[in-house]
Amino acid sequence: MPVDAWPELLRWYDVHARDLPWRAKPGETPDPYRVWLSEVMLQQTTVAAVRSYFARFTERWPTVDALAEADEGEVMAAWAGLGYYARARNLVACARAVAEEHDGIFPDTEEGLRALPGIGAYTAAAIATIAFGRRAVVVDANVERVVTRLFAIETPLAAARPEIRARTDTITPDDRAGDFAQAMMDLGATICTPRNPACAICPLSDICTARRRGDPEAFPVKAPRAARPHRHGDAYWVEYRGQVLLVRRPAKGLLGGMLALPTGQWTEAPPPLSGAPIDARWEEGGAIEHGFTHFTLALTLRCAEVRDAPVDGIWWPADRIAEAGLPTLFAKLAARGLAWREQRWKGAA
DNA sequence: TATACGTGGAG
DNA sequence: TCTCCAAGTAT
Repeated sequence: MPVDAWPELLRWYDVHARDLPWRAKPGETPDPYRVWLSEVMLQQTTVAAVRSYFARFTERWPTVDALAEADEGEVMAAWAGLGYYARARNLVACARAVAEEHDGIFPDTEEGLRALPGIGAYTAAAIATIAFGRRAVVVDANVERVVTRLFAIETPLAAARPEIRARTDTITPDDRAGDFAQAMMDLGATICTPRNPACAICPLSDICTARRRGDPEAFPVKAPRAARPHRHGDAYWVEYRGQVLLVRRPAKGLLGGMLALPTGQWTEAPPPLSGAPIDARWEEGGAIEHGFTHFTLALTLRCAEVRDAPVDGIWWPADRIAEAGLPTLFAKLAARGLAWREQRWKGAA
């Protein structure tokens, strides 16, 4: 067991803390709304990806009450491109719960926070300690990496979590617990990185077991991951008087609650024209590849212009499709649709 | 406990 | 090109 890690770590943090827009500067009081919003955005998402979204959200919805009153579809559209869209739905649900059940004041305990939509063990602990100064054991992927290295924990990750949590508890101080948590995460993000960790400049190198053993990259130990299956399918670009047919995807499941182009089934073998939303003479408008966490997808875009009364759905001006708030997969396809459209104009001229 | 759930950047 | 990975949560 290493000596206490926190004095060295906090000294390092005082000098090297990252300057992040959601972080209160020394002497400032943290805003729980901004802490919460940033923590949700940062779930499985890089700081670089979050920055612009955080700026737009706080500009447009400066308080939890403002967000609680927002139209859910507009929030989903504003989240488009950030991924894991259940977060956006839970964001609205959480804001409304805080506004309506807590008078617009975030609970200041882990237990109270944990009861809100989209707030799990990590986020509850992070908000409780960063926004409210409570001592909490904060364990994210950074902390898992730092702690498994510090103690050379050989157990593979899922099974190691109780031990990681217990070890983190032993090194978490009573004072400045929020700074300690953020310092651990900054350390993991900038020094104790997954590959090529910068042990030479690490404030904890003297007490790090993996460093002493010379194999920090061996931690954390992870189980081998299964191969991602590959799926195929069709998507449809239907135009009617300059407008494109969009659908709202079901609330749950992949890209749940997001606007999208109509699609057919996604299967292991390429299915010809499944799920066309309307009867039309389809022209091929190109294809895209897209990688999800658990499978890759090849979609072929089928394009047509219809002159009859259109089917029910959301008809969006084609030349303003970029403003619809499509998730990245469909934004890629929409770019192909616009190209198809341009090509037709040229052909007609 | 295991799986579903996005995306873009790094090496 | 391709694999890994990022301030996880819900079920």
